Amino acid sequence: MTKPLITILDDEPAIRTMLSEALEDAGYDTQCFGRAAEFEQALRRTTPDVCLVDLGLPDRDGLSIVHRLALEQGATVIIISGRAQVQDKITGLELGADDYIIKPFDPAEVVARVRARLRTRATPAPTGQTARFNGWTAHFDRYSLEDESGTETPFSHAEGEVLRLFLESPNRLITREYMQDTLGGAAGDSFDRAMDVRISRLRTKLHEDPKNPRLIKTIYGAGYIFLGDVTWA
Amino acid sequence: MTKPLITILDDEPAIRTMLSEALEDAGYDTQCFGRAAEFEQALRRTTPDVCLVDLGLPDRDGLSIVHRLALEQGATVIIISGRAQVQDKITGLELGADDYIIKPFDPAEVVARVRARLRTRATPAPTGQTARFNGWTAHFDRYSLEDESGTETPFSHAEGEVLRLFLESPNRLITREYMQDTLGGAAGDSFDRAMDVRISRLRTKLHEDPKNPRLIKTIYGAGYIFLGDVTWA
DNA sequence: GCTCTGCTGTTACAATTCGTAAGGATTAAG
DNA sequence: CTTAATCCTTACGAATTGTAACAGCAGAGC
Repeated sequence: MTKPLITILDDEPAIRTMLSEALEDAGYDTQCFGRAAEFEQALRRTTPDVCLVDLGLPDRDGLSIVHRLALEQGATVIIISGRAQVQDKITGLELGADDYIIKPFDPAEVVARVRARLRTRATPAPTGQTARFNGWTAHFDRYSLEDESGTETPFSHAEGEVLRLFLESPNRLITREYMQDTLGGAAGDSFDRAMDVRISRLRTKLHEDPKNPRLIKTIYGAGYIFLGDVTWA
Repeated sequence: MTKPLITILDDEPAIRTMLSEALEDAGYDTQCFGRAAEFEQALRRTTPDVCLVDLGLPDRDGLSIVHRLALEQGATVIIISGRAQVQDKITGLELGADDYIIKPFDPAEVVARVRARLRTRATPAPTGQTARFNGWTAHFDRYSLEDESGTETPFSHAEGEVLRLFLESPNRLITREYMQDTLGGAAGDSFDRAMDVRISRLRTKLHEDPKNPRLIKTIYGAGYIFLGDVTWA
């Protein structure tokens, strides 16, 4: 159980230190950035649990960062801004931000709002044994995959591990590295291929068109994305 | 697909109607209550998607309701309160509330915050990551570009990065330097060419006439401009 | 024990992606 | 018009990924 990671993007050093101190006192790890370029560079490596983003940046429009972060990468974003107009808040929230805090702020309130966001993220414990998605029903208790018409195809344990991983984080990039960490298996050339094969076999059971997969998308050089509307039961 | 249900608990009728009108205009179903007793009665039958709770109730302490709702029933709660002290906000959020809005408020902001809560709830939604522009529709969730006639052409990750950059800032000069910063890749002669190739490939997928590009204009010595009427959905 | 069956990893080869190099086309400057 | 810089496009190759075929392995059943 590692500490949650909170990233801070603000051009004023005083605000950065104030926030990072308050958050670290509350038991979180923090990472600070003063410019958008560095921030985006770091995002390629790790995905923070919550991002605090200031809108008034010198080198880039903050809203485009929010948009990319929130919608493309599925990150949790809290905007911190000096603009207090209602319209500013609304556009920020519509672009995908999860909260909007106005400067000047009390660090304690920021901590409380960060905690509120982390809480909702931790809850979706998909404890169920069946998941419905795009006409399919996966029964993890009996290792079988149910068609729209009701016919069931069994899947193996290894296939189930991958499928579960996808269904627990749909519509989000899952890197190969993450898969290997989670599913065990040493990183290396040979296990990489094993993962490919697992996914290939899963794809055929899901009746995927090899030329145009609809559910399991490959992101060249990165990993996979499972696209679906998943409901656990 | 049913509408999300928002419940409102406030003792002032004027506020109830203001909120419910705004939320219903936004496409949600609403249920209003003036006293905590009725509210808890209703909760036995249905579980609302988001609860708006006023703290200043005549018949019960609002915080105990929030606590029960949020932690025991796992509901999504937004506090609406006249108390603006930071300490009030913090205790409200720590008790399990997902947001805290201060009176007086703008109904539009409440709607935006409700929407933000609905978005993060449950399945991270099949991210309706689409942009429409000049007859085309770009589906960033499934990496495909839809024609006017409805036929879809897939695009790769690298192509998508460039296309997204354009669609986020249409009708504005985008310098090569900015592209390099955002899309990563070392500055230098070789990466310049790589960017050229990316754009070239993107242009062919957009059926651009090489002699007379309509969407992606190149600005000699500076960068590119994407001309289009972009609508994100 | 033996055989059969199905699961799983490995290997080999085909297909895709994407950067690089090279040559031609275009643009700006004088 | 000439020249140099910039850009477009094609072709090629390295890296990455898909999939079929094969082999090892465990468990069921006899």
